[in-house]
Amino acid sequence: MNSSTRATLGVRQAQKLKTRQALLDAALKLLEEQSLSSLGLREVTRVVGVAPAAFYRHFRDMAELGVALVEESLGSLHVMIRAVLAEQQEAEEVIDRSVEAVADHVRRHPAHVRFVARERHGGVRAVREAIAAELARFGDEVAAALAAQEVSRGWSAEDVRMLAGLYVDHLVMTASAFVEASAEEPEEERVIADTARRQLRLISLGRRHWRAA
Amino acid sequence: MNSSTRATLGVRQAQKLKTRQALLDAALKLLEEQSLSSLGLREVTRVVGVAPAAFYRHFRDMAELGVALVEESLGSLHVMIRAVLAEQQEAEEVIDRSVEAVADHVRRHPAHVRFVARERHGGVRAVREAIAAELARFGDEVAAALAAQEVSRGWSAEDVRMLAGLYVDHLVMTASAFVEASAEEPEEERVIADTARRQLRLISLGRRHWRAA
DNA sequence: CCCTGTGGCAAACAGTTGTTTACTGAATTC
DNA sequence: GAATTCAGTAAACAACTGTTTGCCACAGGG
Repeated sequence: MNSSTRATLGVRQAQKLKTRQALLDAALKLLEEQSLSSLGLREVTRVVGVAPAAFYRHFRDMAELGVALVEESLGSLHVMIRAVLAEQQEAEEVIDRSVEAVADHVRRHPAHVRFVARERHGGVRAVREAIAAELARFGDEVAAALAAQEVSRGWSAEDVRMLAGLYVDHLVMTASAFVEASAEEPEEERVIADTARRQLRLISLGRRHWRAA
Repeated sequence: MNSSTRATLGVRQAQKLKTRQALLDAALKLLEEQSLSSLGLREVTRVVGVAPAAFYRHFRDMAELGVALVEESLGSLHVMIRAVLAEQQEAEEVIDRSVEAVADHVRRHPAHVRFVARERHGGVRAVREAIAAELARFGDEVAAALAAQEVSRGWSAEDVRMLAGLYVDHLVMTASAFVEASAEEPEEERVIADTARRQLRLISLGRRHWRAA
């Protein structure tokens, strides 16, 4: 289907990637209503329409598939974060843009967001660690961006990093709040966005007065 | 065994409560290494040393047991929060006391904390909703305490509520960070506490300058 | 063109699962 | 002291699980 992969990889590997992706997609869909540690290998292969044994051609077990899902899920988030961080604007405006970007991201990849929120503290250690490692990388990236701003003049590296952690945690919280409310009335979505904006405004206020009181 | 329950309830009901509690305890222990949606009924009864069918004398299914665990887990937290909120002191000191209280709570009830963190976004709807409802009650309680402080003069009820939400979210985050690190070296525990304190300090800073900029 | 590598298949494996049934024996009630 | 309530039992049920085995069809390199 994907002409670029077909051209560079040959029919053989392209087909393999295709069913691998089908497994990932099926798993992600099934994970909307359960957690990874209860997701069965047969359950996934059945949805894809493939023999159970075929699973082992792609993953050793469900934990390994989970780790692959982490990369897929947080990869797209990575792109979004970079876009927001790149902008250099008024604080008030960057907050609005950030919240809107998160809302948009959740609208576009609800299953990915739900997966990360669910498995971040979930029952599969390898997946938890993969998510933690990726979120730590996000934190470092945000910290670097924050450090480059003039507001951070005089801040220690540790303080910048703790602020970045606060932002990342808040982002995950907001995203998971969006994804758990999206099915219901749009009113709820607005109140979540509004709360998130006010919270970010308060944090940014505390940031500007750090070591000044 | 418990003389007070034995005295008021009779041997019959006391015994029933005892095995019910044994089921809850066994489930909580098993949930340290998996999530609720993968926890089997037989698995729990086997640990307790009771026939599988006996489970139904206490819970309709595992989801119902999960909801019971939510009440048990967040009940103890409730006590802790009240204790912290009751104190009227310097902002700096109340932060230190809060973080220490959270660390202490995690040391005393690690399985409960892990359970709440894990199932807050977990795969069982009824449990998710029970946790959300209980955390919302915490938020209201915190909001009421915040509103009573002089720093909140002039604040709208909505703003107080959003600050309370920020505090509750931060509390859950910190607690789950503690519980996931406690097994390793104590150094890590110290850095988590330190980060949490600085984050709270920044938030409290933003709070004092709210609507003043 | 043949040969090799390999993605996927069908079948069988031993275990495990949730749930129902009829039951027992002891605590409670009258 | 007899009658009743009911927490816990033992056994059986069909359905499902992860994993292994040998096999096939076929793309890709020589």
